[in-house]
Amino acid sequence: MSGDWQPGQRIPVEHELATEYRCSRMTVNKALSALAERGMIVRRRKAGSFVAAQQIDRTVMDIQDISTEAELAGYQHDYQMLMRRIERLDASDAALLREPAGAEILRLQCLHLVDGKPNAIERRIIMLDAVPLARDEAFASVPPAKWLLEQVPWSKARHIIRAVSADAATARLLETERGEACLTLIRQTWQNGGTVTYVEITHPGDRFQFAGDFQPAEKDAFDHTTRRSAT
Amino acid sequence: MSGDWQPGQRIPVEHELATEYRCSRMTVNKALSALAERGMIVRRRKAGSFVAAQQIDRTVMDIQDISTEAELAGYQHDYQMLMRRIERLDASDAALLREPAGAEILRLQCLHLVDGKPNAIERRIIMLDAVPLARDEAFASVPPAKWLLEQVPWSKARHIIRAVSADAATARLLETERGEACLTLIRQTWQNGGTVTYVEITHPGDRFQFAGDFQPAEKDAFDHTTRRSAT
DNA sequence: TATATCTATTTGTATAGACAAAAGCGGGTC
DNA sequence: GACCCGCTTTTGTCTATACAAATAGATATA
Repeated sequence: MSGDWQPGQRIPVEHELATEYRCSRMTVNKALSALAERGMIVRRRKAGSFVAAQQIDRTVMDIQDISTEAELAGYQHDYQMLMRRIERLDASDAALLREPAGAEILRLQCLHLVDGKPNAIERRIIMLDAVPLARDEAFASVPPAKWLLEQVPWSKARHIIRAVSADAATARLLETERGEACLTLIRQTWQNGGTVTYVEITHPGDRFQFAGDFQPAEKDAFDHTTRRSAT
Repeated sequence: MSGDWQPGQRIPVEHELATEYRCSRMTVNKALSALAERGMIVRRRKAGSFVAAQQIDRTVMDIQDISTEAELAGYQHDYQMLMRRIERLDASDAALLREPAGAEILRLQCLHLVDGKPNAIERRIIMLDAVPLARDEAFASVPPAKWLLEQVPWSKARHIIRAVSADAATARLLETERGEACLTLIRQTWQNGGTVTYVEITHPGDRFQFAGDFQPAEKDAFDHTTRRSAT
């Protein structure tokens, strides 16, 4: 516990730390790289390593496919295809996805049931350019998430979690009240810079939540107490 | 692209991969360790490395302190202390926190304003055993999250994100409608196995969301296409 | 059969050395 | 001033080697 590190403060160079702690530079490098990956320090060649300015609380959330999740919890998962339509991307969706309007898409809507009870509505857009095989796929037995997973690897994903009030259609499908608080997970996945799919999954708020853990894992590298945000 | 990996399938041992790809075992080890850290494979000494069973979509969410978040976005942050009371942990909260009932706690409730508008209600429990200094702190100028951060390092955190409908009191404070969908972030932090603090932060759903990114970063180690869940 | 012990395999981690890549810095030129 | 060039520092990464730690599987023992 040799004290706190102020944001922006420079950390001694690897070589110095190595001699100070009687270990090889590789070992120091590994430790500092781990800290950098966690966002606690920032490293720049020639400039050096610095305590990160915004000390952020990085939480790892395990966000799963509904069917997998149900399976793991030992529940039965089922789903119904409510809509399946080939369209062209309209202006508003194009802006949302940041893809050119007019691109051919497959628009899906389906209802997921866990243990026989409605658990989520999935509204999905699949870019047919990126996944041409989807054009002829009915998704009769395999849910779209699973099917896509087997067809297309993705290289980047972005998630957004929102609270929304159930509109009339959503409430009816999820067998809940209109205006009920729902948790919507929005996920967009990319491959080679192009969108593969965009999906909004809406869960009834009283039957769903997201959980995530964080532990530093690094064994207090170099005996310093590192600061963290948001307690 | 030598094909997919089936969950549970065994990966050749480091030594074999090293000779196959003409690199040192250290390099292989680093690559596989990175995959293991991402949860894509599971490694066990003597047994070997295996493709992870539940292929989970790990998303890193940066969950920040409200005041920090507002600052970063260039907004003005303010807050009002609504309640500050020393109590003893009752049975229901004890069960929630998994701490023994009767422990002395400081219960806080405050309202956060961003750019003058109500943005969140913070309901917090601070364990006075873990943070004795909190007993005499009025939190007049420094918000509890920031103050705690400076006082107590934590070693483990758990987050839960839920959608809830605003009750009458919440709606009034957040200047929104009763029943409005809200996003609640629950965070519990520990130090040495004991709870430091437990907090519920409720945001109006129309003014808040959580976002998280994921990219594999590993440059497709060993030319295999790894599977990932939930597209 | 159940249990303890040994052994070989596999991962985990540390080390010293080497070179590559990025980038800050200064000096020179215009 | 701006711009270019090369020097040097610092991080990034790989290699070969070595040993430690865990443990699956085989063997011995009760």
